[in-house]
Amino acid sequence: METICIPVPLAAITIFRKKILSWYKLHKRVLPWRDTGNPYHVLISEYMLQQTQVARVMPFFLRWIEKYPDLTSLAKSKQGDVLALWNGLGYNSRAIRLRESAIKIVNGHNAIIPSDYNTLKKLPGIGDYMASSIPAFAYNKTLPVIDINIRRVLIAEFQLPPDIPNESLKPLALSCIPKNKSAMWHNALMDYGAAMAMTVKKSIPPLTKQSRFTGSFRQVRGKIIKLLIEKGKMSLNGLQASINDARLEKALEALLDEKLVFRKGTTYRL
DNA sequence: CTCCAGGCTG
DNA sequence: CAGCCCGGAG
Repeated sequence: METICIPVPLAAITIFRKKILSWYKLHKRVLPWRDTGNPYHVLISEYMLQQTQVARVMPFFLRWIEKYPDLTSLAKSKQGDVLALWNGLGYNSRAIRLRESAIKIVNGHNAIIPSDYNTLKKLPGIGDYMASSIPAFAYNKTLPVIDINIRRVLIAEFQLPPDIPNESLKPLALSCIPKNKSAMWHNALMDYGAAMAMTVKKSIPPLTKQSRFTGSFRQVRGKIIKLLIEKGKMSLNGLQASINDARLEKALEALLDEKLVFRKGTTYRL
């Protein structure tokens, strides 16, 4: 794995740490999944926070831990109930994958959320970011966590090219982590990054671009899920009457393929 | 229009 | 690699 070597003087890192930590002392966000010492809370929040702002996640998270207070209760849940509770957050596949992960962790890991990158990476819906963030936030493990916030903070602080790959950022990110303070440090970086001026954010765009939502295929999918939650189950005719869109049947087919929706005789349900 | 504690599939 | 997955706020 080839990575660009970034020469950064130790003194610069010391200054950087002080800047971030003193800022954090004044502007720390109080979030319900922080400092609870509960890895399950971290797991739930990280799934919910994928491409979704903190403010939007908050009420969903609180509702979630009320209904599914621990991993075991989630592992015993019905998929339809999980989708209904998730509805409104977006990217419904995350809910399916979260539930699948809960089942796998209960059955294969004694209901203990794994603390190492490689084990986590194998779970559905957990990629490079989450395989790092869970060890860091839930177990205070020292490893680089790079989301869009931290990425921008590092690029801005050390004057790096805006399109630098995350892999090239990792050695620097690792060397910045204060000893035994991984969880706090990454929380601080994220709060700092989230608070950065929009002009700075726009000057360091994400590595990938989102496709439009309005008029998109997935907008139709979202409507189908919402209707099935409301009505319990619906026929194709019923769906067509409620959703006047030429792409309805194809959207339904895709949802069936992904097992977000099931066909029961002549009706569809979650 | 763009943003967001990303990840999966082809 | 590109394209796709949801949805509300700025």
